[in-house]
Amino acid sequence: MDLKLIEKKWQQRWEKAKLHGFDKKSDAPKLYVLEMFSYPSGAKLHVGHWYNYGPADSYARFKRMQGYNVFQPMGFDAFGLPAENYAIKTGVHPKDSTEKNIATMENQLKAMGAMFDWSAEIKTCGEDYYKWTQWMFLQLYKKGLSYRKEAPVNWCPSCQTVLANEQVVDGVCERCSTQVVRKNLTQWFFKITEYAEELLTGLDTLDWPEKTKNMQRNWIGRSTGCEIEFPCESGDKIRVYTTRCDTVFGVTYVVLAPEHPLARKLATPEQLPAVEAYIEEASKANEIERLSSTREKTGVFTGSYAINPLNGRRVPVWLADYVLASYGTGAVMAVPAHDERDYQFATKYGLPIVKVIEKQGGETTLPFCEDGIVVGSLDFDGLVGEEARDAIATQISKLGKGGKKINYRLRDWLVSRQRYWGAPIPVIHCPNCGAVPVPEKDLPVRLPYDVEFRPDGKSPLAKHAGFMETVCPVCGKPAQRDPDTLDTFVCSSWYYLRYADPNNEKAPFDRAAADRLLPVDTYVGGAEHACMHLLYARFFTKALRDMGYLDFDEPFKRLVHQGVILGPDGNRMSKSHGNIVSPDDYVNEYGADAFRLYLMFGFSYTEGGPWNDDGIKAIARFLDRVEKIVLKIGGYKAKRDEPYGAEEKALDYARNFAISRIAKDLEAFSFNTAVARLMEFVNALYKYDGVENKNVSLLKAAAKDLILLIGPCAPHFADELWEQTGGKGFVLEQPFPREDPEALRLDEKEYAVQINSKIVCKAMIPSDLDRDAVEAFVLALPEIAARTAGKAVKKCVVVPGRLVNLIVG
RNA sequence: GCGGACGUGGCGGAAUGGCAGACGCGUUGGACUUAGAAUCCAAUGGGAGACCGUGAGGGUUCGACCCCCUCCGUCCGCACCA
Repeated sequence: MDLKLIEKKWQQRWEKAKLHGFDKKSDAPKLYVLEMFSYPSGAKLHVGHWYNYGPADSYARFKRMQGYNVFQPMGFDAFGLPAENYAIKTGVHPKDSTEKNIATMENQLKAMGAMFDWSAEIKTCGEDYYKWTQWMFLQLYKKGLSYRKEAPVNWCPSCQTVLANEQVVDGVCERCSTQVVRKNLTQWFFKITEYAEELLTGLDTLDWPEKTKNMQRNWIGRSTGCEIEFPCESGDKIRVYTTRCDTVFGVTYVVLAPEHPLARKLATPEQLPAVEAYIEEASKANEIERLSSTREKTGVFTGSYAINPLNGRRVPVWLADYVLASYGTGAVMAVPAHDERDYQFATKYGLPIVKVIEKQGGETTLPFCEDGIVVGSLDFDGLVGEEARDAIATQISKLGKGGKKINYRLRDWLVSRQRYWGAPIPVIHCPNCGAVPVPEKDLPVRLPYDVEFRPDGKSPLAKHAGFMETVCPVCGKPAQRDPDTLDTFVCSSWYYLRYADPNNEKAPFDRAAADRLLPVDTYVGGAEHACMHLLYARFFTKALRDMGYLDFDEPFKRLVHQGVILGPDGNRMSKSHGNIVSPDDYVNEYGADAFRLYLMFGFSYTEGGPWNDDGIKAIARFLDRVEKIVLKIGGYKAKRDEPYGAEEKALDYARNFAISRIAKDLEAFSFNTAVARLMEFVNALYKYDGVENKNVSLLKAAAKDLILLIGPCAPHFADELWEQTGGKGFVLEQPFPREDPEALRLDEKEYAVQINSKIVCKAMIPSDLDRDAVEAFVLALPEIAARTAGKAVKKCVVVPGRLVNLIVG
């Protein structure tokens, strides 16, 4: 069979029959199966796309055959930096290159033979989509979840532009190799931190890989601690955050982040030059350098002192960049005896070290950072760990100097990008009224085409007068648009909702349409999105719920990550390794079905692994074998239900075993074992076909099941065989075979017989024997009788259907 | 540094605490062919053998690839979060 030829034919027939869409009229249970949409940066689908979409589509097809009304849409995450960088390099406009790439990829996706519902296709760079992305921004703004603040960004002084973290390579600009500095700019943020607690607890309800849930947990980083106020002699108050308030009597100095608002103010006149210099120096270090824990700590004394509210001790106030401005209060109490970092710093600068915790039942070596017995802390001496922290926190509250506090590492989401190829931020800056949201009726704020996007120091849109100049919606006076665009992760935070109602011109989606389809039942995509897209989408869902647009809490009930297909050399595929495997070459030679089947069979789905050419040849051979035996059986004329003896029973068993296992395996995304079960079934068919006096009816029924079982995995191939053997309609419309439990019941089963846990022999034992009868049966076996003669059987373990273990003294 | 995952034949990989290595690749032998390709059949963890084998070492158990502890290696995530 020429797979390439038949694939085209079946794709056309499927399309004509509108076989693949979600059936709005059906009352079958819905199942929303979603794969992460494609990013059209390259012109072609790569192996990773096939690996994500092919097997996931087989799952979707399987569920459809099981009777679900499956919705499986596809679209394009079409805004983003790569298209813009490509434009800067080649001069091809991002819109043009993106549209061209999308057209190519659409064709390739269709050639894959996946049952995508193309009627719901979306492209995030389309006006009809980004209009609603902007709408989302406005709703978040109304709800107080979108706000503007000054924040440090990576800034290249040579290119005069903000850089994304990925564009900073080893502290320098990837384009001009200039040292990148941090600079404060006013940017838009989404208040994802408002949902930190729910984003954390909601994870418990999700059927997601534990690893991914843990990554989100760590990313959110909840910690319980205590805030404590240290009054300064200047009258200022320094609030610190600590998780170890049980060590508060060991504080020997206080440290502020260089960006702390009091940093300059607390500097005494003679210390001011040094403080200024230090702040300047710290601003030059980039984030990655600065956060490196291996770097030697630096700092400067402000000249001021603060008072420890618990013991009245006067301690010096320092600045040091090992303290982060963006976490907690941006200030810490330093306890060198019980904190690794403070210890290093105190040792370097000769600051005192005061031990206030003793190791329980052992020698205390400093720094000692575990829980222990409190000492030198007045009334609190003798308390341990949590009870000490509770008591001290209570005391701090009583003094009115702070109290218990929960903090998260999660930061608000910075969504402004000084970039062209994205959704414009729908805000107008008015000299009189300030930042004014664009009225919803004026959406979309269109992204102009004729823009100079080559970097020359300004946000590309800022140079486009026609875009920038507008009037204030509030006072009507001349005003300027916000020149920034939204992070592309904003576009992808709600696309799964738009699929439910892709052509709605009045709203991002209709509530009823969303309720009909969502949440996504099974979401399949790469693990690299664990702490970005997958977190942002959850945030959007919760925010939209609280604004009354949705009534579910989580967008993706079940999540599966496919692994990564490596090059044949075991390295990640890349141009520099020269190990890129092009799907097209293989699809052209073997067909999409063979390619998909190899991706299912050759790897453990969630693991991935190195590509191997031999594997796909084996699959081509397997398909040939299937075709041969199915067509041969299809040609048998006689209708005969006889005989039905041991050989027939074996075939029937193999058939029903395959049905039962393949259903389980596909459900679990265990594609490699599902294909293995198909192969076993084919082997059984060949074996039975070799029998002389055949039960033709049984054989034909088995061959029919084989076509249906292979249908989800090799859809074109299965439809071709289905047609050639007289099947009506499409395989996808047939119910997935159901196993006959009777056929799986065997009269006798092979047991392994052990004596003292060592296998002695195997025995066929009737299935209807009870435990004692099995023991008696085994003891009567000649090999066993000989070895147990004259010995006492102390114990007999029977695992029904599998094994007997005799413990003999 | 912290956290997680993984480690099984020559290779990809299977195994609810119960016969380790399903299925496939590769290899070897055979059949069919003038010959080869293709196909089909058989064998294939190691060892001549008793036996030994799931990274190493311990433990729990009648029984451990699977559970527990220690160590080694690989990969991934986070990385001064007080």
